[in-house]
Amino acid sequence: MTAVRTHTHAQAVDAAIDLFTRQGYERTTVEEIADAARVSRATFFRRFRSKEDVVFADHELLLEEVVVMLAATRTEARQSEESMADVGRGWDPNIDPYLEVCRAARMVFDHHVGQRETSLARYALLQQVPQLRDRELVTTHRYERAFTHYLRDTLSPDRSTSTASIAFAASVVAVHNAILRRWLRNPGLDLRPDLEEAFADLRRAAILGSGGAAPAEGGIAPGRRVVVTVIEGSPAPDDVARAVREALA
Amino acid sequence: MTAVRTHTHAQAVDAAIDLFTRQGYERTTVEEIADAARVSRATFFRRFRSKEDVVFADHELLLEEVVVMLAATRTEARQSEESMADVGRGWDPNIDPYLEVCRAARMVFDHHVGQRETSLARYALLQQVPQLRDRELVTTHRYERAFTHYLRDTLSPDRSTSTASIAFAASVVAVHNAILRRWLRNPGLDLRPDLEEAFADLRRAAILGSGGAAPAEGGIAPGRRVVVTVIEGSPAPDDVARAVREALA
DNA sequence: CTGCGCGGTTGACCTGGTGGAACTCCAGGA
DNA sequence: TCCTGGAGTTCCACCAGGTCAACCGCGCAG
Repeated sequence: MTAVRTHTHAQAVDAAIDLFTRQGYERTTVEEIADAARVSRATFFRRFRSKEDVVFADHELLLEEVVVMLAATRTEARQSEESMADVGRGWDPNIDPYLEVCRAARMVFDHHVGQRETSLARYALLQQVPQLRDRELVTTHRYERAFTHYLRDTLSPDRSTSTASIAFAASVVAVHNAILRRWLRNPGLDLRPDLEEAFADLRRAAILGSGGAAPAEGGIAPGRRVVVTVIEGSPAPDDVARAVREALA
Repeated sequence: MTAVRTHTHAQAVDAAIDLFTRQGYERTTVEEIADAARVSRATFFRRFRSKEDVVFADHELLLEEVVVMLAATRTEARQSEESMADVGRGWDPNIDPYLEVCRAARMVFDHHVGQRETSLARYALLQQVPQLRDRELVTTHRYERAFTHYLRDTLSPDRSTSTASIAFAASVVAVHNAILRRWLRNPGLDLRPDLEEAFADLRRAAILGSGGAAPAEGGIAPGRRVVVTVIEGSPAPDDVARAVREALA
């Protein structure tokens, strides 16, 4: 339904972003965009629900991809075990939902990095137009919703899983956005590693935080010592840190 | 500057929300609101920047309160230690920034619960009008920003503190919103305890996740034993949990 | 009294967005 | 071949949110 839409679509998008950045968002009327894209004003509004929409045209597509991708991991999991009991909740110990969410977020990141030109142009535009920044928040939030729902439906239905899902989804989105913005400000850097590291941190925190009865990455990675140490008294934080680090070494 | 604004302010807000809920947001013109509030259309726009603003009038105030409150903890901390070296970063081991953020969020929660009528009316309205839901996202995000910046500026400037700040702020806001919505759907319940518990979980995860060099609640509360234990091999998660819990007892 | 600022008011104006009527192009069917 | 119906497009008129500039009344200080 929302495919690449012939040529006129991309044409309008390019024309719009170009005009917006050159002469400002407010000072560009829809009529100008329509003219530049060789269509009438009415047709423009038929294609894009609003003037803002044209800026975030591909975001919708991306979100759809993400949703499909997450759904796919569930159906795959269901297929891998033939004739599963509960079809409703695709709970599968072989899949770490936290990891899947991170994968999805990484996909979004890669998409933006891949579309370097477009992304940078849009970023420059957003810097100038608060109204569009607000609009972006809304689309961003859709990812968060998708993640939260995915986690809620996929995670083992323990107590207080809800809070964990919400927090994790929000964290992933927020961290992703922060790192993406860093890249947009400095597109020379390769921030994939940073993203990976940050996501690893989040997953670690999520698993630790889930109160002991955690599924962990495959149930406490086998072959790994779990280490704990005792210190009496009221030591300085650094002392604790050192002790733990040494113990883990 | 944005004080209670005589009577006309509240008058307009009440009139607006009343009209919106009774006859729908779209079908209510600004002129009607202005008439109901006995002012001219232009005056309405002078008071509220937009038609949407009137719905979220007090949100702005709340946000301001939150910001002030957070800033206050920093200056208090600074005052408590006379003649501090670095005035720029109010780093104070007696204050747990994570806890302060939770306190701020709790304040927001309490405010809504306190304004039962208003909050419920607005919630009913938001249920009907997607446009307003989007707008609320934007205001919500401001809290997140405030929290993130507060954490960034207050936390000990270790490596990767940035990610932790961002994730924690996002988590707190998301969880707060979720629980608040639960209350709005069911205002008979007392969800304060749930909120507290959820926040405690988040703080625990944040501290554990921050990789050992954690400031903990008040820099390892004095008089508290810090307990750590060693377990060899590859124990089941429950064993670890039990061991730690016993050690802490 | 005069000048001044300030909040309120007024009316004109711009533009995003909607909806309807007409027109074109194309496919299929008698 | 002509009619018909539907999809895509265009044009036009209209609504309503939001801005602008000029103006008004009022209190207040010199």
